[in-house]
Amino acid sequence: MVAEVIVDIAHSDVDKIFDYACDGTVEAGMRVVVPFGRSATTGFVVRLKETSELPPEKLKKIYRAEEDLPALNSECLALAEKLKNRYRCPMALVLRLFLPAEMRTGKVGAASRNFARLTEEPFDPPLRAKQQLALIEFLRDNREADTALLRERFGGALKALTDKGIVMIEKRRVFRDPYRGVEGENVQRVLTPEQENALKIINETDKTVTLLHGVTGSGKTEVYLRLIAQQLEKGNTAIFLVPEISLTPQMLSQLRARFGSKAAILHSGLSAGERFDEWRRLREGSARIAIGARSAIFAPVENIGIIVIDEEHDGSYSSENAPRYNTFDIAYLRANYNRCKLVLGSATPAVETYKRAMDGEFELVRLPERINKRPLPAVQLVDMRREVRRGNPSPFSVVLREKLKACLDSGNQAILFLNRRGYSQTVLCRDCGYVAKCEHCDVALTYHSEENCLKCHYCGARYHMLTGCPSCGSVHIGYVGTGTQKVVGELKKLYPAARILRMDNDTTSGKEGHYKILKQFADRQADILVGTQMVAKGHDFPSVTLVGILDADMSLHFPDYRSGERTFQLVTQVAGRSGRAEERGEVVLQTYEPENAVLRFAAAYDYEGFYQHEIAMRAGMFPPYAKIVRAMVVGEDEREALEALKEVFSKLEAVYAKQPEKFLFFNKMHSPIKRIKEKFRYQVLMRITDGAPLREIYEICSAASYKKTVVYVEENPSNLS
DNA sequence: CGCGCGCTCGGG
DNA sequence: CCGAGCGCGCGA
Repeated sequence: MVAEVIVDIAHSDVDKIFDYACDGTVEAGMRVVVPFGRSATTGFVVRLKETSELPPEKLKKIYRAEEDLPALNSECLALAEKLKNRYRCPMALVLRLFLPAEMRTGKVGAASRNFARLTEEPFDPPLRAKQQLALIEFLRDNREADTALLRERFGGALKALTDKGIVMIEKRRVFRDPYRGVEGENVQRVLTPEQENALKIINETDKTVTLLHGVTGSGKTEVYLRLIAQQLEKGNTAIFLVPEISLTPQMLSQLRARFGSKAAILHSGLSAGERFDEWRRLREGSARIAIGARSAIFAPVENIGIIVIDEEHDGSYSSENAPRYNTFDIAYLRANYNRCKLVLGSATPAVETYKRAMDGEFELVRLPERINKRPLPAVQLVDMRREVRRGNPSPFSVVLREKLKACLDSGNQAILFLNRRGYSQTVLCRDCGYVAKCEHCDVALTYHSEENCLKCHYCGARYHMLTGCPSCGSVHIGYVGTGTQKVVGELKKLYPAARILRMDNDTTSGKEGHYKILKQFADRQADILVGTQMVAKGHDFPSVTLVGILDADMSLHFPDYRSGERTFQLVTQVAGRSGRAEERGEVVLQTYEPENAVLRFAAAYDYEGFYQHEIAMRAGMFPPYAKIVRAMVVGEDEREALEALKEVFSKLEAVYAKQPEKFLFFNKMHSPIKRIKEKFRYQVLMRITDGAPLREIYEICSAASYKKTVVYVEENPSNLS
């Protein structure tokens, strides 16, 4: 037999099929070790065939298979082929998506542990040692037990008994279980008629994709879990995707209680070994639901019965590095391959998604009311311009201060949200306007009062605080912007008795960092939580009755076609944090632009109105009517990067010249941030319509990589920096 | 990607 | 004339 092998080296030079001789034990999808060049490499068998085009003496033999079970099933192989063509990147890079990273580095293998069990051996003479008798008793009750546990409980008794032959020890493979000891109560809620209806429609529609549009607290999750349970009963598998941030401990225990070991939960908190074992449980079929963030869409499950993407609008579903895939696209391919349903859920769907539902391409189901008809919190828009005119320069309006006081007095908790993006504290010279910038990144530095230093939020570099202006020598150095630190400082002055927690990128170091802060807040160790975006997402704080959004406009004026959409989503999400228990919540939305349509729609929870407004604004210019495509040229050597830009631009220009009507915009320029981490950034920016030669654009860019310059394509990038 | 080959340039 | 350096092409 001959195996077609893709070597696991992500480089376009070796991105081709190599033929190897193999025996009958090798299967398609297996990872194998092969001789390559003058050394050995791992590779993937993508296909088996009888004969090779090459003369037999050129064929070398596969050394061995890495695993007995092929890492990739036939669906994954077919999918990989499609993705490679779609994104024009090396096949090895695509294949890697399908396995946990630790599997490739070879650092993790199957784990095993020793178990002790009683033998039939009679004990003679009768035992008198108390510990040994207790151990025997324990094994009679439990049949077998982990030797580590026995040693801990019964000390040397274990060794004594094994020496006598009364106890035998057996080594067995085990799966590392990351959720050992996680117990949750399985709350099987009775479905509301609306939820029943949603289930029915999703099951009966002949459309592959259903958008489940339900307000916060309308019980979308219960619908997903029912859909998944239905498929499990039929013997099928399921994939359940959530934004990484939503995999909270509560969520994990709920899933665990509902599905037990049938669920494999993949998240960033797992150790390498745990992740590997969860993956293997899915591959072997002992786990049949894959739950996780973006990358879980590549889970090695077969016979998929349903795929769910929760918080469909979330930005984390687009990959930030090559291949820059979009999770929906992959999910759609897998749903079609498996002939199963794909459910997208959101309280604030992406405008593009909603349009496809309106156009009839997707089924649309609404859950317009919260469970037990609890009202959504009332949102009050506050005009900050009037506050300034009234002589109130603080970040808090009079209304917010009053409500905050009332909230604290009644013993409830409050959350203050502030949009850090593009509005953190920056240092500038009041005389000449000099702004402190990072040496490597060409972005303004952010002032951190705790360490009294300046930091770059793109590369993390630290700088001494300025004592004078490096440009004009003036000592009038001032700050602009409001950061979380400043807000906390002001709050302490206003409410000296209140306990305040701060949550942002600086206070949430480490993977578990933000859970710690959220837990503290949930345990009522603080009265006010001040934070950035990250306070917005999916956590239940029953005692929170007030949410303040300090600077609602900041994200509105971000130079991005999606800024309206983002703002609507953000306001809705943050507002959803208020009043989750008995008391009705309140939201204070501070803005310098209270007449802004997006804010008005958000304050009224009017998604439909927002959508109509937004889609009218985008007509003929932006997604979903046009696609924004950016070819990024990034390189350390400015001259080389410019060279690459020139080449890419002229080739793309030729494509543009052939069909100019397909392009709404076409130009080359500096990227808005000219340099990040010592690398110069240029771009060719395009807005294209349906039928534009996207394939060719990818082709040109992937072919144009120089020694030290990379060229890549982004579609509808979420961030144009 | 990692390697060896061969071409080129500079030193002696 | 010879050795170091780099660009190129190969690997089955």
